[in-house]
Amino acid sequence: MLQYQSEPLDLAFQALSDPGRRAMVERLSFGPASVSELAKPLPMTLSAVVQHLKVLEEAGLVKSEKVGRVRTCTLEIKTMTQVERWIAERKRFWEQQYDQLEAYLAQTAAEENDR
Amino acid sequence: MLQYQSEPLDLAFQALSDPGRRAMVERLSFGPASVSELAKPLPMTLSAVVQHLKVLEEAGLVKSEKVGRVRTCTLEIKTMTQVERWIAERKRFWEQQYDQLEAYLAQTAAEENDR
DNA sequence: TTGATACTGTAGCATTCGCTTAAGTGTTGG
DNA sequence: CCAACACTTAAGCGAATGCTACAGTATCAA
Repeated sequence: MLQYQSEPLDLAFQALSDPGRRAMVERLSFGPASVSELAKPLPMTLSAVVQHLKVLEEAGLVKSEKVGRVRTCTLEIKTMTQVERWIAERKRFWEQQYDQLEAYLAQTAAEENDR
Repeated sequence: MLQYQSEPLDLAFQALSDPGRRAMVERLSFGPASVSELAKPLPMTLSAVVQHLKVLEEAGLVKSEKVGRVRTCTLEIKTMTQVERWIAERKRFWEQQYDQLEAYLAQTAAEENDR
C-alpha cells in the first residue's frame, strides 16, 4: 500500500520495534560508533546492519558521517525526545483519570465515615 | 523468518508505529471506550479496527472485556510505562554525554580566559 | 603496489502487515 | 419472534520487512 506521508512518530516507533535496531540505539546512547562497531555484537551480516542503520537514519534517530573509509554514527536526541514526549502527553491524561479514581475512593471513604 | 520470542518492547513499539493504533491509544488515554467508539473517527472498516485492537492487546497496551454485545477497552498503563522507561534509560546516558560536552566547553572557555 | 579493511549496493526470497470483502455469532429492544 | 446492533472470523491480496548472498568501491597500511 502506498503511504502518502509517514509521520515522524510512525517511522520512529517502527524503527525502535526491532531488537537489533534498539541494540544499536542503546550502543549509540553511550556515544558515537562506527558501522562495524555497531555490527560486532549483532548476529547478522554487515549488510543487514547497514540496512538497519538506513532505517534509523530515515526515522531521524541517527545521523552519520563518513571520514575516510569509516562511517561514524551518532544518536539524534531530538527525535528520541519527541517519542518520549508523545508518551508523556498520554500519561498526563491517564494519570488525571487515576487522580479522579483516587478522589472518588477518598470521597467514598469519607461518606463511609459519616455513617 | 521464525521469531523465537518477541520481547515486550518489540511488540509495544511495533503496535505504536501505526497512526491508527496510536489514535486508538490516544482515545483510550482519556478513558475506556467500546470498539465502535474507537472505530468511529478512523477511515477504515470495523474489521480492520478489530485487527488493530488485537495487535494492541497482544502488545499488552490495551485490555478489553465483553459485556453483552459491547466490548469495552481500557489502556494498560503498565506497558506504556515500560516503553517510556526504556527511552528514559537511554536518556540518562546521552545526557551524561551532553554534560561532558558542557564541561569540556566550560573548560575550554576557562583556558581561553587564562590567555 | 598490493592486500586488508570498511563499507556499499542490488537481487532475491520467505514472512509479515494492513486492509477489504463476505459470511458468520451472540444480544437486545420492541 | 425478529430486526437492528455490536462485533467476530476467515480468506485473500498487494506492499513492506528482514534477511542473505554476492559483487562491487574507496581508503589505508606496509
